Amino acid sequence: MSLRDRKRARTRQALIDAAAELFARKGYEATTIADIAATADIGARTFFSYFPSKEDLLFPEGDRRVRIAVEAIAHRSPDEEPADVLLRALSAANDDSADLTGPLAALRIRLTMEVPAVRGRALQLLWESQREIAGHLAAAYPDRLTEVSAAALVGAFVGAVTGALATLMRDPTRRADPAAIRESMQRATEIALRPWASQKCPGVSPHAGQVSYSPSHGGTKPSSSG
Amino acid sequence: MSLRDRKRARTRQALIDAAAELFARKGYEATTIADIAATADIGARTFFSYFPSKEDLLFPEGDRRVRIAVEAIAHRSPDEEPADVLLRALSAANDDSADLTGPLAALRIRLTMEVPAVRGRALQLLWESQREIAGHLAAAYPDRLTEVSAAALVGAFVGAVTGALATLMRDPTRRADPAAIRESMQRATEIALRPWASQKCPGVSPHAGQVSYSPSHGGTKPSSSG
DNA sequence: GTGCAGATTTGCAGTCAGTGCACTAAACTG
DNA sequence: CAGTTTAGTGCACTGACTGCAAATCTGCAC
Repeated sequence: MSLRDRKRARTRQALIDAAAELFARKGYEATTIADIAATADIGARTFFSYFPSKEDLLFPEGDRRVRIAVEAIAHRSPDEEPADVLLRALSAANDDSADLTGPLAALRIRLTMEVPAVRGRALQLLWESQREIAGHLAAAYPDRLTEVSAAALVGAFVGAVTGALATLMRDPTRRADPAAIRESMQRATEIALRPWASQKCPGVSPHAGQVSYSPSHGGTKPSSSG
Repeated sequence: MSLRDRKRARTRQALIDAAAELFARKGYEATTIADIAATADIGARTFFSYFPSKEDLLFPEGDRRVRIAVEAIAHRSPDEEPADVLLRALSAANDDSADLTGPLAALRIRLTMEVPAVRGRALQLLWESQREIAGHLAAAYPDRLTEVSAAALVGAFVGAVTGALATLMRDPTRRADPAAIRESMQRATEIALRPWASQKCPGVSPHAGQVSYSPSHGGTKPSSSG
């Protein structure tokens, strides 16, 4: 790694750290790009040679998980079912905790829930990920999936899991509970893929044998939506 | 309806028409809000008392479909399965063609595919719709669904259908074919909900009895994703 | 019709994200 | 060291969007 590359990586990280600190202290919208650049000690104009927008700063390595999933699809075994491959690919992407650590982790989750602009960017990235994964899955099973049915399959899975997780994250008492998160993902997976998958999701919950989506614990009373 | 309301509705429509014409002629990004306001013959500042942003102009009545779906959930019959209610609700919302007609219809679809800012807004609206519908569905079945499992169910369905439709829309030869659209929706519905639903989607395709998501016609070869 | 209250329209000035351009400075190559 | 490439920066600009305050219009009561 050349000096140039090292410097660049250092500046990039300085921007992320500066932004994390400012977002946490002043809030996302009250923090300007000029603020971030000044804190990281670079010119404001230079910010845009590191990140295309303020939102993208919150999702560095946004394509890392997609790369992992695509790789997992490529390494399928010959007799694996499409849904099983998808399950394995997305589990692998999810187990990669590279973007779940660091000063941005909790901040990203909070801002994604609270700030519309951030949520919009997150949804866009998710959408593009879905598209790419569906394309690779369809290519992997040319005689079993069309592009459309692959997109439906991936959409069902991703939609179920993100819907479940986003709802769970709104519950202050369970949002930080790894067991609750794992169980929700497991249930969402069953809802979306169970009839098609032959193997279980890694980290299976105690309710593995239960097919119904009836609640097994007293969930919080629905408050409709605010 | 008072004079005031009539005037306001007229101005609102004039803005939509002006924007549709300008977007079609000059493109979305090349059209400024000042352009739109000038064409509709109002002050630029006034634009923002009609629409909160340029993107929202493309989605007037964005909550209409949600209202229809929520109403359908409210009018469930006592013995209806949750998935059946969801299916009926979303079919009803989809059959409502109020926002599928007018000068904005085709334009909205094209711009949603082509312009990132528009796609971002569309995804946000979709996300909020999902949330609201899931909340009502969970409230309708307090002892069978938690908020989380309802969100997973809705997410699976919406994710499958939007994934399928978005992919279909990228195929120039089939994007305008109502039969292809209906079939894709039917297949996506089966992938997402089949094990849970007891009744079929209205407007069922000829393949109703077929469970596999294997292609029945030679789909276009996947080109991965650009 | 007169007049008041509330809503609408509008201009103005300002903030902020983001871009194109031209120029300087630094790092790599031989 | 000389030449090439790439990064950093200031400047001027566009365009979305906001707050404010003045002007205008509508609804309604009298």
